[in-house]
Amino acid sequence: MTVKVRFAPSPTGKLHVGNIRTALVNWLFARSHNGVFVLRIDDTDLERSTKENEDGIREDLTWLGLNWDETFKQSERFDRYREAAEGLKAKGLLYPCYETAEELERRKKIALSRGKPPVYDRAALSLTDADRKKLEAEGRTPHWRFKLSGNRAEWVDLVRGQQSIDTASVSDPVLIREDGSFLYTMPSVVDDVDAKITHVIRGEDHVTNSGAQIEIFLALGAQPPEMAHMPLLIGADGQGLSKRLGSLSAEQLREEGFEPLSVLSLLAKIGTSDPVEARESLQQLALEFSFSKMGRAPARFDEQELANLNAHIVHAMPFEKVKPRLAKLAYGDKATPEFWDAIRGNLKTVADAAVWLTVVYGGGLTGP
RNA sequence: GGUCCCUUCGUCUAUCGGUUAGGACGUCAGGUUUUCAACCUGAAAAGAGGGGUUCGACUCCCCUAGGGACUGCCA
Repeated sequence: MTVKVRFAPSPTGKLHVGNIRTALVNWLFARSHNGVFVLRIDDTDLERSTKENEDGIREDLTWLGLNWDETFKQSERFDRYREAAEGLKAKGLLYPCYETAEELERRKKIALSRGKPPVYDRAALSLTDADRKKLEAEGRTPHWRFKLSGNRAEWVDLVRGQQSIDTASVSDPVLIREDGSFLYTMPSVVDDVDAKITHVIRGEDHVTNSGAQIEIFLALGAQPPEMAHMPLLIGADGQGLSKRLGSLSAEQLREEGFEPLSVLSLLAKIGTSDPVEARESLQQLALEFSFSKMGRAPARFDEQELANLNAHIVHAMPFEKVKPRLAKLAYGDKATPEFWDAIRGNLKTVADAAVWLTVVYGGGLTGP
């Protein structure tokens, strides 16, 4: 069976280092198995998704060299999701709930203050037809929850090993909002089934989701794909990445002059048993890729380490390769192989060469 | 509050009960180099804490501490 994976970012923001790592690992896994890499745009949240972000994601992936074989958007497939939802309703696995967000919030706080797990109590399950009619007559429209089995969802995770999620300790996930729009949970499964995705590779923030989604796969009559949940990235200070690294976007890295391969090498190697070293190509990284090398502890992303790798790559770069790029810099057309050899050892990025070019040719040495 | 995961040099890690605890990056010192980078040689540098189990524990078990994640009508 051909390996087929997908990278499914939501265009509600820019691609940041965490996303890039997920995209990269999916890409590496696909390429190392002669598989197919799908780019899926998860834009079920029409409010927050923008065309700019979507274009940005494609642009960033292209800059990094993470080319995709197929691509589609979830917003093009709402009919298909509705169909799947009807199927679940018919099986009694998708049920209407009428609590308001405020009510749910209040109940959660009460449960928490009593030291109880804030799990949805399934009150809506015991509503009669008459109850529902009455609520709807009051002007309430339902949101729909998937009825979890209450059993343990189990799978052998490619990086975490044997996994077991107790679905009784998780709230029945809302699949359809009050306004009728879909949350990502079910569309993602429907897409994975339809696209025949063989491996779902994502961050470990999704493990609990996977428990629920495995049940949705089964409910849809499909075999769940293989799962791989990677440890998340943390900052150089050892704290969670969200705030600090969340701002470290691909766009920003590109503007700061980092080579795609230094970003890629670092993200492919941290948290693995391979030495963190720059690699000359994405193909080489694919050759060396294996889930068995991946650890289970959070991986530390250090910008200083990225700078070091980048400097290494720049220092090793032959003139022929940088010549066209130098040409775009101030006085870059005056650069010669000798000049490049003389300065490259001092550079952090290729763009830094502009400073030297300006000093040498731009009048820095031609004073009175 | 609950659930799950994690904890070896500064960093990423190896070790699947017995090792001088190994490697890589970084750091430092020499060498080479007109200089810098690169390269070569060398050095410093680690098992979170406490209990067990065992002839023997970094490795297995428990507790504590610390870190990460989830617990959304976000993805």
